[in-house]
Amino acid sequence: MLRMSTLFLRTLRDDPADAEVPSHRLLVRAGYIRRIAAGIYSWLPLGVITLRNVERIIREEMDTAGFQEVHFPALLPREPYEATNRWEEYGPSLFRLQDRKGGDYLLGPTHEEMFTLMVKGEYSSYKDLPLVIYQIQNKFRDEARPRSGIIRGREFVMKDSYSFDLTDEGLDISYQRHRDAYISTFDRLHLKYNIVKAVSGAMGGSKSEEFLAPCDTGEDTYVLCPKCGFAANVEAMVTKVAAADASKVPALEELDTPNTPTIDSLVAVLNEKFGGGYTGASTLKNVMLMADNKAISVLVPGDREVDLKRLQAGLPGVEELRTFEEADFAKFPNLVKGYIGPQDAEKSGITVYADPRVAPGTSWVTGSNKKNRHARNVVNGRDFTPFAYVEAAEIREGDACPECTTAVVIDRAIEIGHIFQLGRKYADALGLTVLDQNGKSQVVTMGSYGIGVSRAVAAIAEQSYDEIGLSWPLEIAPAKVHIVATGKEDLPFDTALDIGNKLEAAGISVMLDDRRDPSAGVKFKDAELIGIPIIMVVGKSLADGKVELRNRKTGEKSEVALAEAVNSVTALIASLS
RNA sequence: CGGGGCGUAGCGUAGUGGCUAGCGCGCCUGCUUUGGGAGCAGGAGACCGGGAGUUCGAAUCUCCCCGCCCCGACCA
Repeated sequence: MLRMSTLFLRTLRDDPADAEVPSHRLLVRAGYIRRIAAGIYSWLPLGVITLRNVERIIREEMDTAGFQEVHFPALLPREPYEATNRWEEYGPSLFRLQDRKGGDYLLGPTHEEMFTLMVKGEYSSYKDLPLVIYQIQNKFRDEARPRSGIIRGREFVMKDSYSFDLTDEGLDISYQRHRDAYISTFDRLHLKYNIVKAVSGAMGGSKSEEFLAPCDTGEDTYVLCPKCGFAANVEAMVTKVAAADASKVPALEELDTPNTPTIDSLVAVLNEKFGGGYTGASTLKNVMLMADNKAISVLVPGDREVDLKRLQAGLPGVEELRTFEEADFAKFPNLVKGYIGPQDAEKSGITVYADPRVAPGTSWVTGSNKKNRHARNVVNGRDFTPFAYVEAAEIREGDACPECTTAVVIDRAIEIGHIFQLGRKYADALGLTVLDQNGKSQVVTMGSYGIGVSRAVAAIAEQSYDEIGLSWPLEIAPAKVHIVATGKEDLPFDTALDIGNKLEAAGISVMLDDRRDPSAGVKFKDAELIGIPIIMVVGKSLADGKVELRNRKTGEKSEVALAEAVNSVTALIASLS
């Protein structure tokens, strides 16, 4: 039983000045966590219990799924990360340090290498596969900008699992098993979430999905279809535009368009010239970019910006992508800034990519590569041909769902889980092979699956607080019942302790506010701030042989006979679970 | 890393050159109080982020450094 008279806890009356998002503000105020440095937090008793509850649920679900727990050190030698090139690739986000002999070490940001090597050390036959192992452990990433309390920290708790299979089909099965396990895990954590298609990014591999918990303070933006449920990371959103019939479009016509280097100015001139009907969407924007120091042009409708993250996701292998600077324009004198068109880009040695919105057969107004000249009726496939199509334009609310064409909504969320098929990248780099049925050596294929454990605590808080404090789901809260004893006599305190003991004997965890000094009001405020789902008040109504039960979330109150206190709590718990 | 804001007691803050750095919360002692962050009285707690400088005098002005928060870039 947690007894507040001795519990190591101090709640704060004022919001901490350095906390803005609700989870951070309330977890600090209610005495769960304290900041140590940017993105680094200590956990006080209430916080530790809550974090352990989340861990326990995750661990139970992983074990139920048949995954086996292992544990690695956080302090790791350089060599394995050298083998996969990540000692370099991870850049400044990696915490590096040296031992007394000058040897290089790191604090693990993620453990693909270690897991791969562990399996390599133990297994060498296809008969041992499939295998799934996991750990719950602290990760270290020197984030450029830690933020939002424990939502994005530099040290955080993560559950990471890895699957090992001989075949791609096996990997699909392992992936699906993990997906199922995550669904039951997040359901038990009482998190609202969407499973969202993601791009695999730098980790390589084919299939990838994120579990996103919607909340206003989330840092991930994703697209959701309200009709068919399609959900995708902005990077993974695809655009479907059918090819147009351009057979009736008149021939390309060059126009005098002085002083129209911007889309807005061009549209104004067009409407003046041709009596209206033109919008930014009628024009074709040629955005010049440097992709690993190679000049490319990307075509998007004039009313849309290029989303560099989306574009980069669609250009595998490209590491540095940036827009043209003055110096770059100087290298391509054929490019007339403000009047660029795709018609003779090839002559300039520029590779042209088009967003799918610039579909074959569509007709556009665009630059004609001459100062103060544009062209209309410029048809894709007739007057220019893109080298390739790539998702480049920004996504907007109202864009068509790729599955059912319904207008999508854009929402914010916290990424609480990520599952993806790694493939053979790490096994290849570290030489993880097994012998197959024919005695032939085969590289193992892997999957990687992560849950942000400490982040999940924040995400749950973000989804369940109100204006007076936290409000945890039953299984997450530091206790199931918070008994508040009030008054100055011994009776309510003795009675409260007695009920507490009975509840604990019945397997129901209890926090007891047995402080004698604070007034009832202080205790009520603290109880509401701390957020245990059931609050029992033992005080005034004791004179009538009753205690009061309150539902923290709904605010409902009821009085029950003292003799029925334990049964009533049991019933209330049953109704809450 | 770019832009913005900030740093005074455990927490929230006042104090733009001049007396012993002020207030609220919290903490300690006593008395009164005890169902919605009680009252009175007394008390402890601050090298004002650090360093250098300007000045008769610096929390306050200048420079450098450090740290924190927010927006953006970044984020397996």
